[in-house]
Amino acid sequence: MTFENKNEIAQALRRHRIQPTSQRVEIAHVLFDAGCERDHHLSADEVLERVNADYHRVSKATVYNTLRLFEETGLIRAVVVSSSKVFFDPNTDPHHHLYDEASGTLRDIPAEEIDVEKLMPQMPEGVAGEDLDIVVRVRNQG
Amino acid sequence: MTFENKNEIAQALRRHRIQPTSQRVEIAHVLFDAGCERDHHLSADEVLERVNADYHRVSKATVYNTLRLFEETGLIRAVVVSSSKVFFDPNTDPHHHLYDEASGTLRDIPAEEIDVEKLMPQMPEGVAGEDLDIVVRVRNQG
DNA sequence: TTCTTTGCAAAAGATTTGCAAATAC
DNA sequence: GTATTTGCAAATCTTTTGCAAAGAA
Repeated sequence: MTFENKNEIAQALRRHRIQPTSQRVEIAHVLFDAGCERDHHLSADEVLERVNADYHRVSKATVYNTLRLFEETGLIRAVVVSSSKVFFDPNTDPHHHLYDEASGTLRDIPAEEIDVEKLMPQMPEGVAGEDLDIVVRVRNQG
Repeated sequence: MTFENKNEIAQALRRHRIQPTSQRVEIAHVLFDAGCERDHHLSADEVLERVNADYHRVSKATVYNTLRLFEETGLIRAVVVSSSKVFFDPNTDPHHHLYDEASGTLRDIPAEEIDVEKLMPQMPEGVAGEDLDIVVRVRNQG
C-alpha cells in the first residue's frame, strides 16, 4: 500500500474502521511512507523516533497502542524475530521473511519464492498457505 | 540427546565445558528428560516450575542464566515464537519448527521435510543450510 | 584457599493500563 | 454534548545484573 498524501491515509484508515486522528495518520504515514526504502520494517521505537523526528507529535503509549490497533485490524503485520525485537510490516500481501541475526536486519521473501506445498508435505489439517508466515532465521554461527 | 541418569548429564555438561553443579544438572535433567513427551519445548518458566516441582531447588535467576549458558554453549537451542514466548529445545540436530498461534504449541519439522535449496532459490551468500532455522507460524486467522 | 556459582532483590527493557484532560463527530 | 482518543505515569512481564554468601576444585 502506498499513499500520495495524508488524505489517502485517512481514507485507508476509515476503510479499516479506524478513526483517523492526527496521531494515527502520522504513524500510518511513517509506516507506509512510499519515499522510504523498499522492504522497510520498523520497530515500535523506530516508529516513535520517526514520528517525532522534528517535533513531538505522539506519545510512546499511543505509538504502542496504535501499532497494536493497526495489527488487530489487519492494516499491518507484526513479525517477531527475537524476544525483544518485533518488526511491523506495512505489507500484508502474502510473503515471508528472512532474518539475519548478525546484522539484525529483516528482508522480505516474496511468496512465489517459497513453494509451501513442497515445503510442508504434511500440512496441518485445515491450514491454507495464506495462513502461514515463515521466518527463516540465519543463525550467527554454529 | 537422552540420558540414563544424572551422571551422564554431568558428563555431557563437562563435554561442553560447563561445570556440572547440582542446579545445572537438575535443569539439564528437566530439559533432556527422556521419560517426557516427544518434541518437548519448554519455556523458562516451565523449566523453573518443573525443576522446583517437589521442593525448591533452583532460583529463577539461576534458571534464566543457566538456560542462556546452555544456549551459548550449544547444548540447547532457543526458538522465539512471539515477543513474550521463547522455547528451549534440547534437540540441536538440524530441524525446524511449526508454531500454532491458536494453541500456542510448537512442533518439530524434521530437517528432511524441508528442502532448503528449493525453498530458497537465492540463498544469501555464504549461508549454509545448517545455519538456517525456519519457523513456520500458523496464524490465528486473516 | 581461590575461583566459580547461586540467590536475592533491584534494575532494565518492552509493552500495557488507569484515568483525567483533550479531541472528534 | 457524548463518545473516543491521548498522554502521562505507574504497573506489568520477562529477563538481566550487582553483590554478598555458598559451593566447587
